[in-house]
Amino acid sequence: MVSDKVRERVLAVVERLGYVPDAAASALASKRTDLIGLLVPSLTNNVFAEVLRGIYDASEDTPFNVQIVNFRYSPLKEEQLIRTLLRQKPAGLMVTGFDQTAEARAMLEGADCRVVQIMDSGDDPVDLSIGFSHYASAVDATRHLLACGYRRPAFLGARMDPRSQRRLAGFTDALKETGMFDPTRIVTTPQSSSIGLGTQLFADLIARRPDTDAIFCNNDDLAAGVLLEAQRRYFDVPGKLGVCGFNDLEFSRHLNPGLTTIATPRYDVGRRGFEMLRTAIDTPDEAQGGKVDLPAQLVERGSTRRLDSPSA
Amino acid sequence: MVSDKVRERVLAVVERLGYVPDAAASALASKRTDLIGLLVPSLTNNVFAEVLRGIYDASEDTPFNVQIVNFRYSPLKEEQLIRTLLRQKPAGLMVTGFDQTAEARAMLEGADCRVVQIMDSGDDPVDLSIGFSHYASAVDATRHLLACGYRRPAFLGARMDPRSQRRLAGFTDALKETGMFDPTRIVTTPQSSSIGLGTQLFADLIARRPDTDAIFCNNDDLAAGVLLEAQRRYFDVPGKLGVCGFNDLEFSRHLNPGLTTIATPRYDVGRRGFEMLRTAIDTPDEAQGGKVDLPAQLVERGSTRRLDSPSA
DNA sequence: TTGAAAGCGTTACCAA
DNA sequence: TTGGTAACGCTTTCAA
Repeated sequence: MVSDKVRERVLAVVERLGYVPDAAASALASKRTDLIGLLVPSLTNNVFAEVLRGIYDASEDTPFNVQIVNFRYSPLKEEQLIRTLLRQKPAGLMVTGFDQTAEARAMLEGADCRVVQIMDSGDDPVDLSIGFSHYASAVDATRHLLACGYRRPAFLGARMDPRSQRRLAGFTDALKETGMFDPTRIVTTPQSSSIGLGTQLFADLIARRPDTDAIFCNNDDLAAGVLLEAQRRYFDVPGKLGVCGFNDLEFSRHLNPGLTTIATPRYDVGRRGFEMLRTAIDTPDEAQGGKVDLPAQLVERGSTRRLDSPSA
Repeated sequence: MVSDKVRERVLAVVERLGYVPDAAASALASKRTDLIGLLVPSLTNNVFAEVLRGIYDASEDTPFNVQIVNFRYSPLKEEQLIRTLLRQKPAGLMVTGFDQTAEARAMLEGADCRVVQIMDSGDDPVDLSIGFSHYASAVDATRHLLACGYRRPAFLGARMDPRSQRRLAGFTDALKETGMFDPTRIVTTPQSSSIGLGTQLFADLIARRPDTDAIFCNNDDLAAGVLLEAQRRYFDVPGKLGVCGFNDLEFSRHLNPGLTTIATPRYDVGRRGFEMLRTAIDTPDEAQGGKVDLPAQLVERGSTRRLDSPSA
């Protein structure tokens, strides 16, 4: 709304003085920011890399800036980080899962910005949500092992955050249905997941229950450890041991044999999660939330196979 | 500086009203923020996960908040993000490498906050720097292949950002020294690194130069692809083909055979980089920068071996 | 220890 | 179109 000559003159001075507008002053005066806060439990974890990719792709040409904060699977840290983010009056918040502390949940509900919960499926979102069912996916994976003819499946889990717990519940329930549940084949640890941990847990399990004929792993890292250690021990996979992972990370298809796993829609969660949030921010009138459930697909690869005669 | 009774009364009201201090107003009034901006080229890349772990460990009990932004290997995006970060008047900035655009470099030099450049070693840091030499590490890796007796080594590289270019230069120079340089054994692509890409590039290379007897890969992802594909093709690794990676990611030690690679000090870069920055912020009087070069170690595993009789 | 008041650098609004 | 002037919600300083 200024004449060209004035604009030119101003721009010249801006250049000469190296002027940069002050974000704090701008935020204070306008009562708005371009900040989208993103809370993730881990960045070491390959799982979130894809989610981030989706978010970046979606946010590329928007006026928003995504600020990632990592609460390292600590609910208290998460609570504290939500508080810090809220001080900045973000335009929106993306949080991982449904398992915040009561205090954190209250802050999210009271926040005067839109909130989207990602990576899980829950009954009662704070506002928006997009994710997939860890429980149902684990049921699918377990039923697949049974359909292949494996009869003594085990569960390997690390860290056991709430989503991992739901996967274990899915495994357990699917087995109980058929009367094949054996709690002594469940191995979990609070340590954080890694390939190395997978090899260890596998060694422990096999030493203790050598007749185990299938393993559902909490995630692909663990499963890769199992597969690689099985290879070193000349185990016949999938003939004598079926292995199924969770997530479908990039390496999973390249292992020998390829890893059967649950392909979780991480990219879409990130991309569509951001888009939902953006839409909600842009149309504040329609204040109602929205809950999106994405499918997670079982991908059958060489680490499981229909056995001709069940090993039972 | 208030009496207990007043403090109590205030805190009660704070609680009742759900008061949260406004970060923008605070920043504006105090002319300070608790923000440390961290610019990384990728988060998909496992490489930065360790750096982040180091930074988080170092920042845990400090008043600072680390804000990660991802410029996706785009120097222009990096420049733009530096500008956005600077608007926020950060307490400090951590940037990846030495290869910013001239404009970006100028902004960093003009910034009225401390800056640390991480992950590389360069002559002329903006302020602080901590990293390791990609060139020297690649020379080490290449010499190791030669010392093993491999005589026709190839280079596989993806994305080829500036640090990858320096690795290629190290490879090239180490070979030229011994008169063994063969440019037709260099395969690079602008695509981003992945295990799948490693298998592809390996297939291309072997089809074109079947007598190749060693491969130095730009990073462990590519190397893992080579190893896994070599396994499928029943290549004798390390007997007929030596493979060396770069970075020493977690999976590398667990592959069969284990991957010989350069262990880069990523955790330390993150941890010490943050500490250097913090120290510099706290003692503004000593305005001089500091340059730290960390060693990167060759880790010999099963994918290379001293050959009894060189294959030449 | 408390209270009052003057900025901080923008945005938003109104009058010219 | 332009210029002027209140906010915005803190921190800082100074006086009481």
